[in-house]
Amino acid sequence: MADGTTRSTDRTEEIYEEERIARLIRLAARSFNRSLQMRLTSEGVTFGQWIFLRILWRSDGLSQRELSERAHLTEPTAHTALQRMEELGFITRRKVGNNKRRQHAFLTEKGWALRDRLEPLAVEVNDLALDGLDESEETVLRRALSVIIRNLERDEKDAAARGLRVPATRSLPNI
Amino acid sequence: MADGTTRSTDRTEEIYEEERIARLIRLAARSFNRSLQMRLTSEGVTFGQWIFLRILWRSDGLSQRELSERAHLTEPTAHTALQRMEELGFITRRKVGNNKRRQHAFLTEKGWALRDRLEPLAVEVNDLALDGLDESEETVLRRALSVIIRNLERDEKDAAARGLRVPATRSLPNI
DNA sequence: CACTAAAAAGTAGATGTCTAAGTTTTTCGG
DNA sequence: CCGAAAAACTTAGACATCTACTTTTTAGTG
Repeated sequence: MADGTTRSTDRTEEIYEEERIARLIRLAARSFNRSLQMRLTSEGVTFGQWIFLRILWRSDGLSQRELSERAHLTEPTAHTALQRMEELGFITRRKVGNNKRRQHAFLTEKGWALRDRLEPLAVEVNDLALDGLDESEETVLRRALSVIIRNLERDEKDAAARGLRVPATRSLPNI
Repeated sequence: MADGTTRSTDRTEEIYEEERIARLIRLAARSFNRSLQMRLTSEGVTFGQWIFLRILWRSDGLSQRELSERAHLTEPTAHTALQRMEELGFITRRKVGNNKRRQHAFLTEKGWALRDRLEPLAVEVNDLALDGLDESEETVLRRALSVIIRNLERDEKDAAARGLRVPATRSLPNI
């Protein structure tokens, strides 16, 4: 690097300071996912299945569309995930009343039973994560995250109005 | 739901309180990614490419292994990403000195030039996100996130010692 | 009451990530 | 200094997600 093509990295360092919150949030999300996934896997449940189970434990019998919206996933993704969950015996899918379009998902006994085993895992991960933070810090953290989410969701909406769109996003890198 | 199979959701509500921080962090990470991705896409760069560019702007000439470690991605992922970046003319890859194993990545003029266009986008997203938070809240947020990351990384290490492993994790759901 | 538009589900194909296995080069103990 | 182990990269294959499109059903309106 001591040749003619040397570049200053000073400015980049500054930018890194600016970008630090986004990076910390991504790392924290990644850690949460990894710690929870380890535990879910040992119970034979994938992270995606956990997402839908969690919604169904609150609101059994939702339609596929409602489930995909609440999970922030697309309908094809929900479709294949729920299909798999039916194969595994966690749910049954059926149409309700005389509406022949909507496909509703209902927890089976097996699906309900998972709740007692899985929810403590999520509680455990949260408790672990928050160890060393006092109540006031936790309160600020919650508020700050809510503000950030609100700000950025407005940004996405504004950008959409200007014609910008979020790309395929296949998957979120583990950053 | 007014039949014999009615289930109480009271307990689930409690658990949701417990789980709230993880959920907020995932949503915040998702929003950050989406807002940045929108902007990167309009400049013809993917999120994955941004990750590697950001590292290279700091430390040009790293090996593929070093890059994959810093990006928290596997070597095959780094391999294909860097291959594509070479095709696009952002970098060149070559071996250095008399080590015939390591493949190093070097930014081209084009790769360096992207910095001026892309870094302001990240700064913009961060400023937008933090709008409405004062300095003390930002400080607490940083500290809290660092504590959470440290706690959970220790958890993962401890769990590994007990034989638990993080599963394939193909991709992080947009939760 | 028929016809079009909207809603919901499903299918097909692309992509980025991962694990597992293979190849080449380097390191190092006997 | 030779052969096994480790290091670094590469290839192959699996999978969850996405977009775009198709199909079926419902709703709305002249």
